[in-house]
Amino acid sequence: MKTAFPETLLRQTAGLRKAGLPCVKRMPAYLQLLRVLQAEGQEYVSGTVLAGVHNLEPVIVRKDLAMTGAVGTPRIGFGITELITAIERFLGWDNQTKAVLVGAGSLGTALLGYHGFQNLGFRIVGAFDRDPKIIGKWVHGRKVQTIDQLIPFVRRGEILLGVLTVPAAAAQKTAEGMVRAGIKGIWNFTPVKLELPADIVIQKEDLAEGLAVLSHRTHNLK
Amino acid sequence: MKTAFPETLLRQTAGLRKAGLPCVKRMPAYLQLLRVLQAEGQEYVSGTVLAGVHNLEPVIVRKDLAMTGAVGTPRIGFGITELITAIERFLGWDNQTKAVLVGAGSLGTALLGYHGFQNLGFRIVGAFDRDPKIIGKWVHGRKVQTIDQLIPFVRRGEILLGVLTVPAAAAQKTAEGMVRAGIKGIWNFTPVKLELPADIVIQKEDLAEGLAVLSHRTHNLK
DNA sequence: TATATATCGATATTATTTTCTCTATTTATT
DNA sequence: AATAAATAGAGAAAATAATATCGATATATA
Repeated sequence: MKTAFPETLLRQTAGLRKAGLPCVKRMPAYLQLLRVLQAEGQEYVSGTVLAGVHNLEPVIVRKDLAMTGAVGTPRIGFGITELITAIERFLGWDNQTKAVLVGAGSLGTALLGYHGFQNLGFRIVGAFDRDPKIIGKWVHGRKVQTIDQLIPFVRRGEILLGVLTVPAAAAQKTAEGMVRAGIKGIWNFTPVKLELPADIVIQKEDLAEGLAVLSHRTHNLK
Repeated sequence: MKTAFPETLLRQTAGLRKAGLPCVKRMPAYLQLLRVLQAEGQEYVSGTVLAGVHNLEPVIVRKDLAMTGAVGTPRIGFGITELITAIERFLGWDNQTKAVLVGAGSLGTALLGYHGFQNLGFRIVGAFDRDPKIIGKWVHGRKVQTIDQLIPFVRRGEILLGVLTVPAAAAQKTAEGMVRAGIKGIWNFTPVKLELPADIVIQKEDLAEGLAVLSHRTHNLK
């Protein structure tokens, strides 16, 4: 029976084992709910409640939260403020993470106006495009700038993340320009498989994936 | 040594064991590449080639394709036309699957203009909204109709799938209306957890998931 | 015709993720 | 003060997914 629970406030396991992908993906959902509860004036929340809202098992929630280093108290739950901080640190979303968006077409415009990000501590602070017809216009509060302004903008703002929503034909070249500007992680909405240095993190977003799941399930109803 | 390979053209295992989620999600990527190769006049493609383009292991590709019932020939590969047909049948994308989109705001507009779907045999054939300022406008080739027209439109077109891109506050009510119209599967882009009859398939799309992965990885570079 | 090669298809192994089970702790209640 | 209820946390087990291995087959080449 090894039970000796150490009297530290920070859990040891946090960060030691690398987090699984499903775990990371569930974090924003927790964060969103936590912000709502915080706005309502709640101070504590139990893993059970978090699980219920998202149709998950409480055990999964506890395991996920354990990855962030958050510590709860029995019978009470987790302190909401501490939990938000822990998740944000885990995701690297301290200090209101900033990002630029390159490609202010229809999809780019939609992302610029997507309110979901606001609740997540993520901000797209600059929009860029190559098309003279778009440059200079204001899109959801950001003025679209020319690609040339990307490098000074990123360096000045110490911005790590970039959203890539240009047409497929321009994707590779544009991404290379973003890397030169200092971007370390690219959220790729194009169907192109980007070839970039190994230290650049690429997250490919393929809307067709969700659609495939939906269609497959709808047509294979038991 | 059981090797007796049955001389059927359709593989038995197809559809017997249910497909895993990751497998289903990879299908559109295969489909997209296959259409490109088909347009180039190719007749056959090997699992190895399919794997290389998407940075996967050939074994995974062969396993995925096996789920669709497709049969390849050693040294040659898979017939592209047959493979496309098999994947489409697997995903329920025969006959150019049709869908309606409800909520023609910024995200809805972006999806209406997303070219990625065209290569996948998926078509959004109607757009609907409640806002009088939007109704009647043409968005990427579809005229935005009033919600009242949804029911006859869906019934006449025998449409199974719907894309939900309305504001969060209207999500639940709108979804219920879609179900009444006869929609069986809803692609939910709102942050709302929809409460619908059990036989309705709901695919929730949360853009924050990919963002979380990107941010987590970028900040935890080894 | 014989051999080499690339590829499929099946089985087995490993890794990852989810789920289960149990113990310990804290607060509320009697 | 003693007991009950709810919940966190740890480890084991089960389910799922990825990877490795091997035999079989069809084509190309010598």
